[in-house]
Amino acid sequence: MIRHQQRMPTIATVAELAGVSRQTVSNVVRAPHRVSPETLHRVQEIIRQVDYRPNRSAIALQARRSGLLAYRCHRPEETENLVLDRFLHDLCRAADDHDHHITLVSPTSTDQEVAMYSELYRSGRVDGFVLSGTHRGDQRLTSLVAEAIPFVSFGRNWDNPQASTWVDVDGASGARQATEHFWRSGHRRIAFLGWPDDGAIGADRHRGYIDAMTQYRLEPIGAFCFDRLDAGEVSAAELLRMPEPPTAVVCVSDTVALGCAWAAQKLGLVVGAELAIMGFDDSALTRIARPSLSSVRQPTELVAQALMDRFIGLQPAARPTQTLLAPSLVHRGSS
Amino acid sequence: MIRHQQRMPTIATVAELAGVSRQTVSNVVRAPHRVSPETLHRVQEIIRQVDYRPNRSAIALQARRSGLLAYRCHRPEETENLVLDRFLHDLCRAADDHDHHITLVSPTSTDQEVAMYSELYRSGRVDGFVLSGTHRGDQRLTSLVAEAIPFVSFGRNWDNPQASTWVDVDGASGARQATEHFWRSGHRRIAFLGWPDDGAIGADRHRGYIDAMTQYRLEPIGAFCFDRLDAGEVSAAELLRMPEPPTAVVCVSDTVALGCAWAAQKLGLVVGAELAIMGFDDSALTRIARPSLSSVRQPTELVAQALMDRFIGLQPAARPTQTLLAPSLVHRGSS
DNA sequence: TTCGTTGACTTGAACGTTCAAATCGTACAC
DNA sequence: GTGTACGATTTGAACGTTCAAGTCAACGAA
Repeated sequence: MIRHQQRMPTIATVAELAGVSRQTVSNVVRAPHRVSPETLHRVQEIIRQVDYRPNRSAIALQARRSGLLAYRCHRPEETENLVLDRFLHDLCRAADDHDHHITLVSPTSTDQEVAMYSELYRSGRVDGFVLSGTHRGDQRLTSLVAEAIPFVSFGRNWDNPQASTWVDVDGASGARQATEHFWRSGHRRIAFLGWPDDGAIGADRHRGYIDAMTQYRLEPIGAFCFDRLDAGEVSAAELLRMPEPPTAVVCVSDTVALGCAWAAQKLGLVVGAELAIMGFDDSALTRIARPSLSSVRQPTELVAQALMDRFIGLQPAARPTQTLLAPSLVHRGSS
Repeated sequence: MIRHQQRMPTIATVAELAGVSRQTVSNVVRAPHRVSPETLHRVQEIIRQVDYRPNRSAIALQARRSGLLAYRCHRPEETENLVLDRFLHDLCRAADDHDHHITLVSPTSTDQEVAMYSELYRSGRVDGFVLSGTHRGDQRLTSLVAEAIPFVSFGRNWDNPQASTWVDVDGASGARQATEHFWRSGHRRIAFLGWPDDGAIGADRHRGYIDAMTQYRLEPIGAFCFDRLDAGEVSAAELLRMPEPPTAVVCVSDTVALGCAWAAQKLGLVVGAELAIMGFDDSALTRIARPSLSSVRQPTELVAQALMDRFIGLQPAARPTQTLLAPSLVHRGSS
């Protein structure tokens, strides 16, 4: 194996050229106030000339911190990845803002994932982890907590909320906002097209819908299906063929919302005018539908920033923190 | 800032417990053949007991190699990201196989991107770069070559093919295969729905179609539009309303292919039976269309593996290598 | 004068690993 | 018996940084 990296200037190079000690150069870079003005200027000039950059590996070794967080690269087949795509991008930005970087892993199983995490952490390659897509019975959460490995998650710790630090989006709030919006637009037969109860994300969103309907003293109308276009289309068709069909549908995802739009069009309904539809996640799918779908948008940028803040602030002894962020409605043609 | 990482066992810990020197422990891990069987066994036992893992930062410092490659996290809005998603995943896997990791950056401009690359490389944070989505006049290629920074790219060096190491997919071959497939299925009026000539990817794919049509002595039929669903639909409608409309369409992307399918359906044509359509990239869009779209699939896994192989093999003095991989057809309902 | 304080800077050690050279038996050929 | 070659292991230095403790001169107060 060949060494690519040619010899770079080190702190010693700069020190010699400037006629000062290594420590003074270090101070110029990290604590300029400790250095006299003229020395400061002289050293900075040399640094500029030789284009010196502190070596990250050496810093990492000395500080016992790599400035790296690992994140699991989601499989391209997963349905949720359209939100996670955006999240990953925002996470990189947020990490950058904190002088950190995100490094990817792609384990083939949950067991391997947990083993990888332990390995990565114990070898000092990363300082900790960012998880996403947490679920009930998530092995990763329990393992990382048990091994006292630092991590934060986008998504609740469903089994034991207090046990770890997380940031999540309030799905109930999103569904409630959508329902309220329809109510204020004059709709009175508002349906919910959801996932079969998983006790987690889907149930959370459903609850927001139920809350709003209860508040307005309206009768809930629900249908439930898996997160696939065809399944959404079938379930939506059932809703729309009821004796008194809904005039608005709050959907648990953009996928089933698009299926719903197709079902409506097949039945000759004009989406937007005759049937209002609200998707969830504001994914690329919203722009595939015509008219384009309104959707509940998760503030992934805020989530990413909050996660990085929380991670930097993590302290071994302190109690974990939990954060819920509210989503917002993005209005398009379908509502 | 708090140190998360508790004190881990080091090579010195193991050495002391096993009653040998540090170097012997190092040899046990990296060159077991140099150690006598009984010592080997004793040291390995201790390593297992204390769960020792070599510290990556120390190794990186000593070896002047971080084992990290940087990759630009694509913006979620970009149209091409559906292929790149798959590629990123494959790249992680390939990196893993070579005991490397991928770390992400998300610059806001090309200038910043190039500056970041220089910074990351000179500070020893990464060993090099993987680029994707190269194009004519790509500033990144020229800069990295000029600064002698190691990198490989998924996508040709369009301006100066010999100047850098890359792996790309033979778009011409893909379009040719699609055209040949239609010809063998009995089609004689085969159209191409492409992008306005960009001198690069789109032109490459178009060339493959032209080659095949020339070989079969058929008259090329072409329409060109931007990579958007609505644009594809409009252009496809023009093709289909011709006096002697095509019976098969080779598309430059899944996006325009889906637009084409919509146009066909609006005109009452049964996609698959009355009009055959071939997309390009085998993205998630293919499964949104009904019937689902046949598509030319880029072998991203092979690309990723080839890129990692090439990167590991990069040598400062050696001449860069270029690799073209052939895509393959994925047959679904639309053909 | 003496002594403590302060500011600017230097020195030696440490972080955890590997490289290169040295040491020490032990076996083998002559 | 002597040289020597080899295998197993150890030692000291190096990678590039920062920390903790030091030096040294200048200054002000007692």
